Amino acid sequence: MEITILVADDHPLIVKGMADFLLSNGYKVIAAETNGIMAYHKLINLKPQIAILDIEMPDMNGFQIVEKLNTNGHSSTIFIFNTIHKEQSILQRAIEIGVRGYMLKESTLDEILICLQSVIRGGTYFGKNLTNQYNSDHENTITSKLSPSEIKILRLIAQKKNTKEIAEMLFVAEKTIEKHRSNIIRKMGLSQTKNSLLIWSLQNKDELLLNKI
Amino acid sequence: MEITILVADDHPLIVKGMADFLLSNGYKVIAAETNGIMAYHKLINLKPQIAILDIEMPDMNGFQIVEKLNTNGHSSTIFIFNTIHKEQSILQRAIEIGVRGYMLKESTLDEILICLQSVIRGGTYFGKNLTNQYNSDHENTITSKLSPSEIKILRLIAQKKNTKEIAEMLFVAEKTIEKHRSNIIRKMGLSQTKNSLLIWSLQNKDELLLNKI
DNA sequence: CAAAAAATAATGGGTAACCCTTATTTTAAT
DNA sequence: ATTAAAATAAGGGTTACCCATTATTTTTTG
Repeated sequence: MEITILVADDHPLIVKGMADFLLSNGYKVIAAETNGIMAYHKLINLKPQIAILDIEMPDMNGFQIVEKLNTNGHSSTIFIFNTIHKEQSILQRAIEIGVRGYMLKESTLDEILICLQSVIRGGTYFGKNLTNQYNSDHENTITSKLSPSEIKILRLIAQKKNTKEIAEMLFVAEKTIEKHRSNIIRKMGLSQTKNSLLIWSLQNKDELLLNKI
Repeated sequence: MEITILVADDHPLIVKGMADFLLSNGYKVIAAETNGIMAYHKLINLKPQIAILDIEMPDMNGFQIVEKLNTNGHSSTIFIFNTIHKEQSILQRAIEIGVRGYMLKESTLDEILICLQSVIRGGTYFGKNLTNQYNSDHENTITSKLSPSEIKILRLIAQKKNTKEIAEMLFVAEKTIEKHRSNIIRKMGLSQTKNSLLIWSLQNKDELLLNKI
């Protein structure tokens, strides 16, 4: 029997490219969406065997779609992410919510087929190029070496809040936030220059804000 | 006679999607690359009538390719950019170096055909959704309201240099850089809070660094 | 329950990024 | 050649982000 697949990505060309490619390789593409909410509804109604999703999409992102379907309704769909994100911690979170395949948009067409074959056989596929680009230790430390409060503060810093604003939002003294900032800088091995924490948090913004914790 | 086209994008799926789409619409795709330098060499050797290029690519970006071909060798190829960048000033620079079409990756397949038809007829196509998302005044001011020195300094700020480092690099006093920073903040209407200039320069990094000036 | 870890907070000090104003020199434009 | 604009620089001031140390309270964990 043919394998049914849903494809979703906010770039129409990728949706079409993927759909055509899958069709020419014997898969049955039953839906192709460029919007998160539309993809979500089609997933509920059509129950495809596989869904290949982008992470960033209008209205609803890939994480939200998978989380909602894997917790409430017990979806039987196998989820694969197709994304530009190489960060180890984003892959990590994808694995945690039950995503079975993870491909980079820069990956070759062969890799798409290898990934599909692997998940269909009941396995997983979490592409290469992920631990290469950045060192995996560095990426892991954000979630592993920091305490919950530190991560909460870090996310606010990434949203351009200053110490005073963060203190007001969390109902604690500014000195407390200052201490946390200092601890984060020490734990992460950042330089002692001004704004190193701000710059670093903005660079790791995707990773910090896509991760829940 | 069939129109010859070269397609280049660092995401293989987009290259394939675009090539297939163009072929099925009667165009002749004579090259499809995922690397800037490869695209550049094929453009010289194959001289396609049209080139559809991504901006960000490994080894050589879209701007570099078009500039090199439009200045040195007198290329007869019509250039179209297919990019994620909505910034008015990036479109502006593309127009200045002779790019005849500009599409966003989120644009529909219809738009691709409309763009092609327009440039083939000798016209231009600079898609919608560009002045919508951000207000165009705001985007224009970066290059129009700032002096050459101010822009030079702004680009160094976007590269995380502090006042002292910039002063040393430009062989001027720190006070001079401070004055320029202050002028930039005033001209751009930024807030008087600490680091507003750093944050703003990082947010507009693509625009600042892709533009030469 | 005791020990470890985390969160809270203060005292005190350094530096960089901002503010303002004034002023000279250099460069561009009419 | 004269104005206008830009680049240069300095003095003086505020605040946010950093440092280090110490210490109490709360939470977690064995």
